Amino acid sequence: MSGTGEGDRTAARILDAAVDRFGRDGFGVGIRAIAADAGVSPALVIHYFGGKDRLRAACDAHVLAALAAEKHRSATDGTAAGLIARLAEIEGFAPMTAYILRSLREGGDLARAFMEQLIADSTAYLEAGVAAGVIRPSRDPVARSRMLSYQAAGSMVLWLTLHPEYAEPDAFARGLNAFVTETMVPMLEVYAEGLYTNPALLEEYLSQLPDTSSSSSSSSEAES
Amino acid sequence: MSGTGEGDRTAARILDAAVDRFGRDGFGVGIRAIAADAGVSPALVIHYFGGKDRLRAACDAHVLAALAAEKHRSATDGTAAGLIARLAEIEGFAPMTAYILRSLREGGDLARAFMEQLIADSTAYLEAGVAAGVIRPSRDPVARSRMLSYQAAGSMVLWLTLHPEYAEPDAFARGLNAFVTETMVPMLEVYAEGLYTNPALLEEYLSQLPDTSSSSSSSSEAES
DNA sequence: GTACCGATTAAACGCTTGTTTAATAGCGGA
DNA sequence: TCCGCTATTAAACAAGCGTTTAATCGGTAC
Repeated sequence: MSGTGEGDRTAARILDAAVDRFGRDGFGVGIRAIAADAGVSPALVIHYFGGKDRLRAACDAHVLAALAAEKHRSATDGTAAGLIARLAEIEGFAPMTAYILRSLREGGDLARAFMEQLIADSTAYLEAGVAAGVIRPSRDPVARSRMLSYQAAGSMVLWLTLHPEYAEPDAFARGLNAFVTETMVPMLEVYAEGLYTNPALLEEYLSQLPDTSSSSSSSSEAES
Repeated sequence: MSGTGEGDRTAARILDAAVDRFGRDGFGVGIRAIAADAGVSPALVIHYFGGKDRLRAACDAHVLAALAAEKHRSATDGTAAGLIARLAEIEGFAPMTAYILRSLREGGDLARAFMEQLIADSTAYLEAGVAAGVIRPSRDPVARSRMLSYQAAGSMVLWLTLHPEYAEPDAFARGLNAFVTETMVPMLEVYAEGLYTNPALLEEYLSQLPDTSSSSSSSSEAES
């Protein structure tokens, strides 16, 4: 019968090595390096996964599945840095976290899927905050959570890109901690008190737009 | 005498081709592609610049010099998207803009220099806004402008990474326009009205920090 | 005239890349 | 015992990489 043979464990080891290497060195890394990490020959990598492109696709699927499984374990707090930091602290999740961050830098399907999920979580989190009375309601809640998600994830990725001393997956926890320490106070300040003294600036901008009634979430839905 | 010979114009053509190719395809692109774009042989590229690494360093210096020259022409508005969008619209600056964005994605010295400059501009701009009474004062103005610069640049870079249909330098203007259109309203909303209903959240966080008096800008100055 | 010099290139070198080919070893079933 | 299947690999392949070597032009100075 098709019982789990010896090769399945080897394939899993190759997949783990691929996620780790891709996350550390980017998707330009060679198959030979991945094979060496997994303790197998380069040919075996291709034998199991069919090629480099399909190996990356398998990594995408693997990380995405692990992400979905982790999501069931505990509710997210809706922020990108919070989610990433929590993932990085989970035993054995650091390589996957690095893989996600690498995908956000180089682009690809996993990055888009991750952002969509982050935006969805953030939307639900903010909505709950609005219902609880701690978050201000928005004229366009989805657009706001999109913007906040892009800002949170983008600033974190950019900060880590410019601070390569935190590149190793072991240093992620420290790097994210440093990033949060550096940005938390001004972020809370802006979110708690605003940035402009005159709220009328927003109204002015809105009044000069062509139409403000039916363009609620058209821009975010028209891009898929 | 050492008048500008024929080779200087050729070297400039190679440099322009390198900036364009690096910006379009990333720093992994081959020297042969750059040489073909410039209409010369690969060996001539190395003859003039000494190797791929030094060619990229020359590109960095070239873009940085052009950026400094452009800075003298008109004052910036202090925002990342505003600066990039204005650069992209200048005749012939689109390839350099792409080069900057590519550097922000892959890291390197130019990316760090660009962010430092952006933060400096943003700090001055916000300070002027505070003096004029339209921007709220901050407990740590530099940290706030750092955070806002990272959020603005990071969200833009991430958005463009996930929307590869705007990858060509010709499409930059449209892409940045789409990004601004998508994020401007919720951004103004948060900046004008805040995100939290209760400003005391910030005070609570500040009071639980070890010390809030002398840690003003230590984190941002300790990283150079 | 000829010796030199910068511009330029074709060709090759050594290396790495992703992938293929062919082979070896081990094991379960007929 | 032989067949077939899976796991696995060494070796080769073709292509691409950055770079080097050696050569060819076209001036310009002496």
